[in-house]
Amino acid sequence: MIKKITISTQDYLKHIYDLTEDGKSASTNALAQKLNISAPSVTGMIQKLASSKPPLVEYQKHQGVTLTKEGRRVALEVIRHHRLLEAWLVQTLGYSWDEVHEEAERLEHVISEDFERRIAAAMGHPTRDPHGELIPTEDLKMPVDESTPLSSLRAGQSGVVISVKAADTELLRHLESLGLVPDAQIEVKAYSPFDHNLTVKVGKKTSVLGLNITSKIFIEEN
Amino acid sequence: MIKKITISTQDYLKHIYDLTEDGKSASTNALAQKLNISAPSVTGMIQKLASSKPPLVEYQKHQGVTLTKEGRRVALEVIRHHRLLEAWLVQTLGYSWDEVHEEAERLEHVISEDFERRIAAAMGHPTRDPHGELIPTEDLKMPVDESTPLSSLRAGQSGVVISVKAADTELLRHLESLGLVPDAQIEVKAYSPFDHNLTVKVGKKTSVLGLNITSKIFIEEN
DNA sequence: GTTAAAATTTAGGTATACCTAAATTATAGA
DNA sequence: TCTATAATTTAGGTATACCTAAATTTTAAC
Repeated sequence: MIKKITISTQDYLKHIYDLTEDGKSASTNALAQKLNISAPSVTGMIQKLASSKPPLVEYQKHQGVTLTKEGRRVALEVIRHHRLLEAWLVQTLGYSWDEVHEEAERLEHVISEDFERRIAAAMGHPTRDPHGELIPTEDLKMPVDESTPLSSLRAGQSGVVISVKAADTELLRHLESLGLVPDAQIEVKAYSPFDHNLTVKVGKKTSVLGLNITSKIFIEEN
Repeated sequence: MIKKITISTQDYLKHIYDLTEDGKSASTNALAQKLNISAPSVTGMIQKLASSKPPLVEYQKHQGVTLTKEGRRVALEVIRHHRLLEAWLVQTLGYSWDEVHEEAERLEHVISEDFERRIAAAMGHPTRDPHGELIPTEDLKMPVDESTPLSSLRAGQSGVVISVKAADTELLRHLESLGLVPDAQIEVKAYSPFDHNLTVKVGKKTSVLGLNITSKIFIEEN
């Protein structure tokens, strides 16, 4: 019996994808926090996802979850929807990059494949969303990302901002005001090993950024 | 306790609006058929809608339902979403008028007021959707419609097609092939009182149409 | 290697929105 | 007016996806 993939399921799979990008499994607690749902509820849901046919996640008690092939397929579908929608809200309806997340979050679950194809075509098949994040391809492969977190750079290194992994409106506005947007050229002036602060020059501005920010900005060195 | 308006509730209210446009109350069975839900389920749901705070429908056992002021407000909001979305899918993504219904049906429940405002503005605040149906205004008033069903015209009368009240893909394609789309000029050539067929000339084409079609096409006489 | 704390799961419940079968109420024809 | 049929409601259940409190397992510190 092939089951219907609910909106909840899509949300779980999307967040499990995020949490397992590093190759590790996603813990119940981390998932619960991301989804803003209690840990017991998450346990129950992942048990269901693991025993669905076909199974969408691999799960062993106390060991966290990873996606099965089928689970990953669904996750990438949702992520593709989300990122295409973000791009399209910005390009055609004048949303700013800090406003799109919430809207895309709701729309991603209800658009048809036809709709997906139409907006992708209308935008000329973009490869990145407004935050610079890679859009899974139509055949649901995630392109390889070569960028490294700004937090890994040190004084003297420079590069171009590829992506900003953040959804929070306030943070995104702040980053924009600092010029920290995709394609911005940056140069690291100093590193403080005590608090991991980086002094970064963007255009004419120089800012001192904490790890909470530098770990979310991804760079290609040059 | 002001409750959250669920997608189900929105669907009920929208269909109750449709069924009560004539001033009569909507019967449980008619609603059940429209919503494709069993009659007992509908009874249960309308009891809930009637006892919610504020009440969204007026309901008395065996007497059908009507919308309260608040219920009508919600219904018009959903209908505005639906019709704006249809217009916008046609205008900006190249959907044809027979493809938009299903997509709009899912999107109407999840778009924000911001999204609604943006697409309305992008289209120059249209007053009708691709089927010619009136779009409720931003302050949720339904404009008055002066059109009459084609089925009420008789030989010799002529007019312009204002709207087509149909969602079915097949029927819409058929009507388009006959030229029966909004703004088309038509002329009634003959009426058969036995089967209520109308012989109608549209452009160079002349078609004989049954009541099932003529009752869904709305005309302004000229 | 214990043990306290943290993480996770189990147990037991809730709300929403659907279902079928059975009972009731309304309605319309004889 | 009675009664058969149609419409509607009641009764009793299901699935999904959430919750809190309590129990269990893991982990990390000593």
